[in-house]
Amino acid sequence: MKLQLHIKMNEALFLRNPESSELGKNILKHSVSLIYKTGFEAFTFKKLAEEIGTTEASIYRYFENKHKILVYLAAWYWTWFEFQISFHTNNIKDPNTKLKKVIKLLTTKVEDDEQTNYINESLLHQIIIAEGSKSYLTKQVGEDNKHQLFKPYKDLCAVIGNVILECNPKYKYPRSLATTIIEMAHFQNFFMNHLPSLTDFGKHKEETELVSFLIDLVFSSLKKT
Amino acid sequence: MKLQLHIKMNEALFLRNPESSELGKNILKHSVSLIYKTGFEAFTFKKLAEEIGTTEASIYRYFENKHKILVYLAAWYWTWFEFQISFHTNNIKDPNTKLKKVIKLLTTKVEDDEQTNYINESLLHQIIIAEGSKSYLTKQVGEDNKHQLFKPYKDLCAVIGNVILECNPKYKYPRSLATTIIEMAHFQNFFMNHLPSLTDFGKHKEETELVSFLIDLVFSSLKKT
DNA sequence: TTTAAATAACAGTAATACTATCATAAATAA
DNA sequence: TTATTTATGATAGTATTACTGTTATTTAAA
Repeated sequence: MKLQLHIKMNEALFLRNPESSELGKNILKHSVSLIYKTGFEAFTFKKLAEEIGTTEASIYRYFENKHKILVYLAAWYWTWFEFQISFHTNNIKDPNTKLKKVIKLLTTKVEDDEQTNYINESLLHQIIIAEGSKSYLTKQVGEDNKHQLFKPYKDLCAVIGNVILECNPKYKYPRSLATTIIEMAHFQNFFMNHLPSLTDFGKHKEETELVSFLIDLVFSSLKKT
Repeated sequence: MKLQLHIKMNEALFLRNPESSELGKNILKHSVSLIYKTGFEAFTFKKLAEEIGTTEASIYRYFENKHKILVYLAAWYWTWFEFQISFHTNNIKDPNTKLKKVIKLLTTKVEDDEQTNYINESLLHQIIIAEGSKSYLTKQVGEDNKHQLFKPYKDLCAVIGNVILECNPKYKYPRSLATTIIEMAHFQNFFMNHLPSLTDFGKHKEETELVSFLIDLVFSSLKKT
């Protein structure tokens, strides 16, 4: 018997809670593998239905459209990731060490939680790198934001921002630095793999170098008085 | 008689050169205003054709699909922006001052070049902020990159990277820092306007604060030996 | 002035993004 | 247990998107 931690999702994300049924869980599971495989643009409810062995109409009972699935997955991921942080930094007192750990967690390949649930965190991590920003770079961002759909991302930003303030209470831009860390962990990773000349760690594709870059960037700013 | 500077675009971006005809120029002009108005997702060739007063088929003779238009506009913008840098930093010898100028240019609202040409740089700047990363966050990024479609962005990154190296020849991550500056200038701006709690300059929406954040971030890293 | 090229006008197809209806199966409540 | 609600499957259908193709007409070049 394994401990299952359950993430309670914002109800505005779905029409019917996908966690409440087998079909719903299949929608999540196969959304992850299908978006991973085809990319978000080519991902359709038709293809998803075929993968699952159900119909488009059935999927529409769970999610309004594919954009909502992406926002759902992003929200799930950030909630899960915030837990990862609290888990892995649990015993760490020194905020500097804690912040370094956060950077490493953001940068390192995620290992799948061994079928703990229907979401493959490792694939989802890759999806968030390549598609995550599309969840808010839309015309509906204001509307979606009103419904609190980005709360998990904001909460994470606040958590990291607080660690930053612990490192240097006088630092003036904790939230912007937090989002910079998050976004750059992902963008630099994407660039490293697809547009390497935009980075300084192209050839070897070593994540450790990306970690070094981010740590240097962040702690230079924080060391100043 | 005004001096028109002409940007020679990569031929892989289009089927027929849009700069070679009135219709082509109209496609560019109205693409900018329509993407600005509706967002890239809702932007279609049908709507574009209606705006221009032409047919879908005619537009397809210029561009393969709407993604290519976005990549075209992004390429145009970065080429134009690189020129802006060389223009505005022309007499500046001190690399630190130069880098600050670059940050300000990236962050400040662009003023339209007074009908110098068919592209409204001010609107395009807003488009690049909200849609720019969608030009490469796709499954075709490798293919597009092979055709050099992202060369203007890479060139800009190299230019800024060189200024960074002038500031501190020992700095190890000039390109990654350059892309960080570029992307964060845009993302923080987007957050400021749409998801303000992700930043530290929400309420007043002052670009000057964003500039301060970026300058602090960058020069902290570069001051170290 | 002829001829070539570009565009408009129109038709048509396949895929996408949905909505609606009805039958049936499964879960739940009486 | 049966009645009833609820979820799903099966199927159909619509509007829009993303294209391709054909022909006539206009415009520009030789």
